[in-house]
Amino acid sequence: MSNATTTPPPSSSVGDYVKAIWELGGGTGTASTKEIADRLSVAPASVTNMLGRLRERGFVEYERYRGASLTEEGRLEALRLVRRHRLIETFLLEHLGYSWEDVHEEAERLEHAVSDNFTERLAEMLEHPERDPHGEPIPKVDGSLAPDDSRPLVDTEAGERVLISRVSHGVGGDDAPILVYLGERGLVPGRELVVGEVRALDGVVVVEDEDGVSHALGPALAASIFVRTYAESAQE
Amino acid sequence: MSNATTTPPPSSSVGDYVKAIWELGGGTGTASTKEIADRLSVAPASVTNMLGRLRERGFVEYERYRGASLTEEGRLEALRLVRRHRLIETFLLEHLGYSWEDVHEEAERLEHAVSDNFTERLAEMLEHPERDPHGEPIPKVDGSLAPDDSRPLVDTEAGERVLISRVSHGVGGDDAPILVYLGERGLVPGRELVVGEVRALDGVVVVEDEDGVSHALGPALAASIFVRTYAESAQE
DNA sequence: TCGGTGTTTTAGTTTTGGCTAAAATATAAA
DNA sequence: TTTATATTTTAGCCAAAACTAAAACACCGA
Repeated sequence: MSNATTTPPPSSSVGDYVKAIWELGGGTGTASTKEIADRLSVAPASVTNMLGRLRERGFVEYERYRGASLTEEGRLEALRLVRRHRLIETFLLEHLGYSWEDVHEEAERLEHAVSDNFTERLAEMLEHPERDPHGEPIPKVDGSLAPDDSRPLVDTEAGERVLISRVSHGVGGDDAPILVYLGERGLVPGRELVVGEVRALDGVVVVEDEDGVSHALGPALAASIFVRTYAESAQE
Repeated sequence: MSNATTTPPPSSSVGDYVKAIWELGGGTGTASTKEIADRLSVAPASVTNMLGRLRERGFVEYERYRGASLTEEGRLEALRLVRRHRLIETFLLEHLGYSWEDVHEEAERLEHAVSDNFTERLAEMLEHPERDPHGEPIPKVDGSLAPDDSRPLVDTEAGERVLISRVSHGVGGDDAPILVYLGERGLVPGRELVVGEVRALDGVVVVEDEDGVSHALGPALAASIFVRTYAESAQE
């Protein structure tokens, strides 16, 4: 009806797999059976099975023992889901008052239920955001995705002035606590930081925020924060 | 997690059946296999099958050839779905600019995907509406439902001053065109009417709206409009 | 090159919720 | 009361997507 494609709507499972493969880098490279199985909390045998199906449907290129990569069609399908997911997350956080730790799970279910029509109306209501609250770029309708110009905090040097670009929510894994911790301290996308010290020894990074507050971040935290060099650039 | 019940969430099919039975009057009376099959566009044999399952789960009382009725648990499950459905419809119409004809289908899919948490946050955002845009009462969290004090337009008499209470969207059937027609003419819940003529002969009802415009409504239209006697009552 | 370890596939089941065709039952009409 | 029609159930089947257990394969280190 309001579906962009004419073909029957892929089942939610298909979408989960395609998205997982994309997130694992299968858009450009290749994703292994085990990686996919782990990501989806599913037995490896189930993945093998599904990859066969996805190949039939033209979503992946796949030869046994060889790993899977997305076809152009699969890539677009994945990006369609990612667009939905990120728009829904934005809505949940900004309009329904969801907390960071609840948002992902809810969006994961909703992204399979909403129509393209819903998605685009939502985008309009949100005034076509370019990034979600995590700072992740939101794919456009045509499947284009803003290039990622960020690097992990550990790759910065003392004295650098940077902007938090995104906070990874290491999908699949349950690192909601990290998001909560960072959120409570205002270490969220858009925040400006000055790097104080990057200690190779124990992976601790010390930063100072806009309010002059200093934060010592251990390896796990520092790896979750992605920044880009500060410039009067387009953050929209 | 945020589910009110501790039991595993019923699959979307279970919900569809329970809701269908409720809408067919199985909350108080009984719903037949065929009625349910027609409503859900499913083969009668499938219904028989599912009714067995629903009985196991404690949602319905059912004996073969005898029709099905909801248990208290089933009734609450149905009302939970109905609450979701009507809140979602309200959101789609008021906030996403959906049209009357699109709203039902989208809500039908979404109501199975959203959590109780989502539902209640949405209710809050909508300021806890008591009725949806069709004028249907929205069940409260505890499963209570405002009594229906309305009657079909055909049961009125000439000269009566009435308020449109709700516009039935005869579920399952595709009478979206009726909703569109009425919507375009402002014949929506909350509108005040004066009954001009109720012609038993051909089922036509003539009414005059607040702007003095007269409408001649055939049987199908007149049966879709439910009204209540006008009084300075609580329409919230 | 040969093992061994870990990954992947195959084979065979399970569950859920559909389907059709045929048999059984109920209901209404004669 | 008997018969015709409509409804409901039974029986057997299918597809999707998951599972386990066992076999096949890949790759790394010696």
